[in-house]
Amino acid sequence: MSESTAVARGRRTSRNRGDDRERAILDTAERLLGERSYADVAVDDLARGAGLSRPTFYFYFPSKEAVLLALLDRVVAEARARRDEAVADPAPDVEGRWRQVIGAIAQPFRSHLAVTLAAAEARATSVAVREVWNGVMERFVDETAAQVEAERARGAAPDGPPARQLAIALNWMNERVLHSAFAGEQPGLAADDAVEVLLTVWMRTIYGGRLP
Amino acid sequence: MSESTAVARGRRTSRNRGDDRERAILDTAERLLGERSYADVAVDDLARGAGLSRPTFYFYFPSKEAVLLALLDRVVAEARARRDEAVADPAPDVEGRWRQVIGAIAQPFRSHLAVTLAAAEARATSVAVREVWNGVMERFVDETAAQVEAERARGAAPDGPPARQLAIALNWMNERVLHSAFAGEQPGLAADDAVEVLLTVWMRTIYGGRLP
DNA sequence: GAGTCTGTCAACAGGGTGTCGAGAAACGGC
DNA sequence: GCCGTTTCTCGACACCCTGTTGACAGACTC
Repeated sequence: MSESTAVARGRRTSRNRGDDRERAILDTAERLLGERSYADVAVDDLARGAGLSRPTFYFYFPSKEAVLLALLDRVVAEARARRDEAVADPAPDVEGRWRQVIGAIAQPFRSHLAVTLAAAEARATSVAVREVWNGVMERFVDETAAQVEAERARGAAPDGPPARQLAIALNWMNERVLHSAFAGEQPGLAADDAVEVLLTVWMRTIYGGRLP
Repeated sequence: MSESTAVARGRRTSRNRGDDRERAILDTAERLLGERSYADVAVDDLARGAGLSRPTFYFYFPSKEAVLLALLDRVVAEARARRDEAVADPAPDVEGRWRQVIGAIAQPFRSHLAVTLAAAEARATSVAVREVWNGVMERFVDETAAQVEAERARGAAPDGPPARQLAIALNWMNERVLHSAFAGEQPGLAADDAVEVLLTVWMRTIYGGRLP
């Protein structure tokens, strides 16, 4: 639904103006979300910021929510790409491989903090945002569960509750802990400590055997 | 209009009428939050439901948020009480004790589902709700950290990351996993499975030693 | 140079919040 | 029993926000 832009030199401006406006709205949104909360950014702010009137905004996007979804899509795509990169170039040790995956997913959300926090906020009220978000989580859960099962199959990890159940708990933990760390909430971990602490919980949960 | 109050002759009625109205608003709120989301309940709905006009609502509560906070306080108080009960009457085995605590905290939030989900929704935009919520979490984190340190001191649990960091990760995990379970989100655990799965992660994280 | 897209926006309709000030109702003193 | 004070009630208002409508302007198309 993009990529076909940059149509060389000439006068094929027909779509350019519209694309520029669209990009201006997205840029304005990401900038304003860095300054205040999603709820405090009105459609009028996005329009004005992009040099448009409010009704004109609606020519480009059906709602403020749609702008956020567009921004979120980019971050999600990046997180998936980073994760795939990490998996494609695995560390030699088991712990290092899990660290790679957790860190790779966290990184894009951290570097697009404004979008991440806005999405978390909007998820509370927007069905569409929630669906996108849960879709992302679903995929990470699936992949985690498959990895855990593989580790069990090769005898590296002990049995226990269904791998999928552990994967659900661990992935939601990451989401919540990273959110509170990024948002600077209390109680919360320092953003720089978070991955290591999460990794400890993952390692002990996946590989820790029976208890005393 | 209805109820007619008919409080008979308890003479110190001075505050009764007001208290009744207040309770009617709280009851209406909890009922409506069982039917639709916090955002979809307007102040007018609360007022009408309690047999009042909208401006009169503001005589009793400064905002819709204040109503939610009042409801939330009750649930939080119950969770704290249940937790204290559980601690006061400990199971004989270690795992049983942790199960008691996790289950005791979860139970009131589950039985007041409407308030729990509304608070989670409102937390995204309301500073006051977030503060209450994080205050609750802070206390659970403190208590968890102290327990973990006690287990380490008596040699039952191995060393590792600071107890407080683990406590933060584990408590946020519980919050998020229980929320998704209660809300029926996907991916999510069945509400009846959640405590056992969480318990597994806690046990392995707290007592699981070094890894392969 | 007429027709048709792509943009553009003033004005409107509708729904929400919170406030103000004029009162009605209940009570307590006398 | 009447009277002032406190408690309670609500119509009307001021605001802010969303999303739509309809008239209209510029550019490219043939």
